[in-house]
Amino acid sequence: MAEEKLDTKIRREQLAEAAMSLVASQGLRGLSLAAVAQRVGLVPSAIYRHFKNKEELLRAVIDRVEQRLLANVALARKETEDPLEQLQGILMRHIRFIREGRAVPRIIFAEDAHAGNLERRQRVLKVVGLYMGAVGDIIRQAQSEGRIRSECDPPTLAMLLLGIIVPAGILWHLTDGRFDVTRHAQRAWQLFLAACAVEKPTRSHANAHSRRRRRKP
Amino acid sequence: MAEEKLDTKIRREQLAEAAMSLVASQGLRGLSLAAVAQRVGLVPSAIYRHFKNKEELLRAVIDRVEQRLLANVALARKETEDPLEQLQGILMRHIRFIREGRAVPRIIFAEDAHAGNLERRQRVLKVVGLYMGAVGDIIRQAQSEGRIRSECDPPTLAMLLLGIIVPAGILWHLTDGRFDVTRHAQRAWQLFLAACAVEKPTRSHANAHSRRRRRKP
DNA sequence: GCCAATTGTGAACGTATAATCACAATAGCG
DNA sequence: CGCTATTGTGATTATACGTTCACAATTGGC
Repeated sequence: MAEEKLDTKIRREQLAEAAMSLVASQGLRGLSLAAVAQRVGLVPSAIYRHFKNKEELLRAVIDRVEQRLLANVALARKETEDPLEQLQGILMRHIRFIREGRAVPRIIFAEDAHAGNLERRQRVLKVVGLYMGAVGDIIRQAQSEGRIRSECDPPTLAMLLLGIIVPAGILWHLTDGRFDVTRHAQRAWQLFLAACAVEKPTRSHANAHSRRRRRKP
Repeated sequence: MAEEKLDTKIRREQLAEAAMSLVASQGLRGLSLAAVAQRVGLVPSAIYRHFKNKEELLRAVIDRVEQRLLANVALARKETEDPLEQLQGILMRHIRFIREGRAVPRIIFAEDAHAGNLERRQRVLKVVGLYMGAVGDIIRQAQSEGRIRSECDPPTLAMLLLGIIVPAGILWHLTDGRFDVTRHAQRAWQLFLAACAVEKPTRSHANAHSRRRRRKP
């Protein structure tokens, strides 16, 4: 019963995946059903066998982005117990998404994602809220462990982390992948640490390279 | 001779201004000539008396954004000689743009600004480069004055500053202006200072309120 | 005040795209 | 195998948009 419409679901996922990929490369507004259909080797009208209309397809895309974002957080949390390393993991995973052209932020955090449709905007807002909330939780945990200065506002810090990702993705796209997002993320991460992390080991030099995998209380 | 086509230029500016405003609210892809024409009380086809086609209108919009961004920097530089205050001025001016719905970043730094047209993307890249370069210059100056730690990479810092602005603008739009961009910018600015500024006056509390207008060597 | 250039208008065209529908192919099931 | 429901197709419609064009209104200089 859970599998009886397996083919349908596979098609739905194929279409949603294709749509997400196209949105990632051309923006929400640039998405055409014809392009989506072509991606999976179908004719445009066939999409209506799996989605009521374009709006429902977009909803599926946003759902997909949501689960990918939250999976991102979950994975990073599983990888290490150090909240700072978790944050870094989230950052670097995002950067990898960008490099692979599957830039999630391009969908959710793109400016044009929201113009127009109100319901969609609220949906996007909810996803962003969930994500930022999850990041905020890690930050709070880091504060309780004395790793992040307690005066720092978690939501602000979460947005600052996002602020490393979003412009980097934009520049990456602008330069057709020539902008080195990885290097930027590493440098920005050092600045992020300098902004909020407790303890300053060297002070004069911020060569915190390979300080990973050291903490396990 | 310079004024003989004044009316034309006025119309051109009206149209470009209207287009910029519409792009700011609906994204580059969402811009329709009909909407632009309506804004200035014209009929769509009238636009072609002032612009060769839509692409040229978009170019005018980007030009406008460029001059606004650089004017932003120039004003901030004129206001004070303290490079840190200049950076803060740039940040806050951007935030004001966002609050006023004339969000420049929404145009230049929006993800969808570039999909498709190659020439436009290069143009946008150039504008971004100019802007970031100008910010980078200020940062370098701050470093030479010993206000910003010399190990900090100026371009990275410039992008971090941008990273305060862009996500804030996105959230502002997502929440229909309910997200308090000003408060966020102030908090994020404190974090920015913590990340790169030399000297830590209070350390425990970052209440750097109203520390403006004090330096004049 | 008249003429010519400029600017504005409405109709029209081509194209892209979302959506519908009747019909064909296919798959699952007895 | 044969039936039925599901899935895919091609034609079609409606709409929005960029663009062009012939013509009208307006404006500026003589």
